[in-house]
Parts: sequence; structure tokens; C-alpha cells
Amino acid sequence: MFKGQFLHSIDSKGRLSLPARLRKNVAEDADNSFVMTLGIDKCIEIYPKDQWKLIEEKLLKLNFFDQREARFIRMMLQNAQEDTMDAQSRILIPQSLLDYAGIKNEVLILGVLKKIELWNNEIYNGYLSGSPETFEQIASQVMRME
Amino acid sequence: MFKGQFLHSIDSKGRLSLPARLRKNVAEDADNSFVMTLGIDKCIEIYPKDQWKLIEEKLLKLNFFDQREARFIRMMLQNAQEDTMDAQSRILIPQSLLDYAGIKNEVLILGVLKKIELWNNEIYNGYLSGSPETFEQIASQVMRME
DNA sequence: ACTTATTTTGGGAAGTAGTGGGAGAAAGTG
DNA sequence: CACTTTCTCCCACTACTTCCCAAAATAAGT
Repeated sequence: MFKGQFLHSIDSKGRLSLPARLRKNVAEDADNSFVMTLGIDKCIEIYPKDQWKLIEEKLLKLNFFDQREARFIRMMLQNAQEDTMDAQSRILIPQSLLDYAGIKNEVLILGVLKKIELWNNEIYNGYLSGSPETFEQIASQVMRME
Repeated sequence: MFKGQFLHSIDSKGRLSLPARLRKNVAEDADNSFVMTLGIDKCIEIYPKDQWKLIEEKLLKLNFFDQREARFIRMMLQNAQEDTMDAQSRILIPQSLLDYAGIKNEVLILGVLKKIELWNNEIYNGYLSGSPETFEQIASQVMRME
């Protein structure tokens, strides 16, 4: 499981070096490959290949002859892109994804359980402060352990 | 599994070069051959030969004496055409299919799990924006992960 | 505190991908 | 059977992507 935050930079070729701390939590099955796509929030989501496979399996079970489900499959896949780390542990982030997330040079990398998120730092701070509830309020509702 | 979108062009001879990223996901068994046919939506569907074989097997199991099923079988087959990639990884798209999908020079190529779809870019954008529901709504209903 | 190892960042060279067009082969036509 | 048209295979150019080498920065160990 991924956790923590890191401030890295994306070079002129669109490459991002994945933090060593996060790399340690990537399974062997991932073959050093990742799938990145748009997040529901204004960020980029990165899944290790083995985790992405689980998503694909769910998509395969859907009925493509159902209009709604077909549309959903296209939406999930259209912005997905796979890449393998180079010898320096970097992956190439497509410009289109960077534009969507408003990321230029500086990136905020968040470890979020099974995936990694990339944020524009300012946008993320706005997102946090824009929350109507406090962390304590959300925590008490979401984390109630039976 | 195919994923991602690509903007390519169809040359004056009706040839389309398949994106390298999609080619990497084609099985050896496909023998560099593809079967293309009409999509359910206004697009062209392209199956690697090995995947198409699975579809044919399913069609064989249908009941040809059922009017609806017979009709479906004809729809799938009458516009199907097989072609093998040339040395430049291109396949020839029949003019009739291009006309159906409204594709002229510019093509939007979509990787959709086991098949590849070709769209007119404007038509696809219209298709996406025509959804009454948001991505989040569909996602929360369809993808609920246990 | 200094040395060593690892991590992050930068850029040049080589290879690949996408596109266009021409010559020869095959097919269709009168 | 000769002619025209269509199709297929081959070569070529440009732009981009990947691979490789290396410096700078951070972390770890003695």
C-alpha cells in the first residue's frame, strides 16, 4: 500500500522519477510497468500494472451491448496509458494528462493505498481548504470501525 | 488488452497505421491480421484475428432459426473484412466502412479491451457529451468494488 | 564530519514510429 | 488480346521516443 507525499519535478521530456519509498511497495507482478489515467478529481492516477489488471477484469465483466456500460468502458480506457520505468526509475507522463491536471514542472506525488496520485501543488491545497468538513469530522464518519 | 486514444490519419489510399502501443497488445496468434466491421455505435470495430475467431465461435452457437439472432449474425458478418498489416504496420480500411463512420482523413483510434475502434473525432466528442449522467454517477453504480 | 551509496535530474545519440509516394503486379474492361 | 485501373509491395523522409551516460543532490554509514 502506498502512503506519504513527495515533491518532485517533471523534466522537459515529461519524465517523472518515482520516489524510492513508493517503489518499494510495488509488487513484482507489476513488471516495473504502470498505467496512468485521469483522476476523478483534477489529478493523474497511476496504478502498478498488477493493480490495473484488476480494473480491466471488472470492465470485462460488463455488458458492452448496454449503452451505459459501453460508454463507461470507453471513458475509463480512453485516457489510460501504460509505460515501463527506464533504468533511472522514471516513467513518461503524457502531455495531455499533465495539461488536465495543470501540472508544469513541479508535481506533488501522493501515495494513496493501491494507487499513486499526481497533483499540481496549489490545486491540491485549494482542494484541501475547500472541503466543507474538517478532517476530524470526516474521520469520525468514515473510519468508524465495527 | 487495448487502451488509450490516438489521433492518426488515413492516407489517400485508405491505409491506417496502427499505433505501436496498440500493436504491443496483439497476440502472436493473430498473425498480424485483423478483422474489421461495423460498430454498434457510429464507428468501425477492429479485432485481431485470434479474437475474431472467438466471436465466430459464439456466432456458431446462436440459433439461426431465430429471426433476431439470424439478423444479428448477418449484421456482424456482411460488413466484416480481413486484412494483414503491411511492412509499415498499416491495414487497409474499406471505403464503405469509412463512409459509415463518417471518417475522412483524421481518425480517432480507441483501444477498448479486446478490440480497437475507429471514430470520427467530432462524432465521438458529441457521443461523449451526449451522456445524461456524469462519469461519477456511472462509476459509482457500475464499478462498486467489493 | 567525512566518506560512500543511493536517489533524482539532465541531455545527447541511436533507434523507431508515422506518413507519403513510386514502381511493378494483378485485376477488370472493351 | 491490348489497355486501363486498382492494388500491393517497396523505399524514403521527418519527427518523435527510447536508451544510454553522467552530473547533482540527498540519504546512509562509519
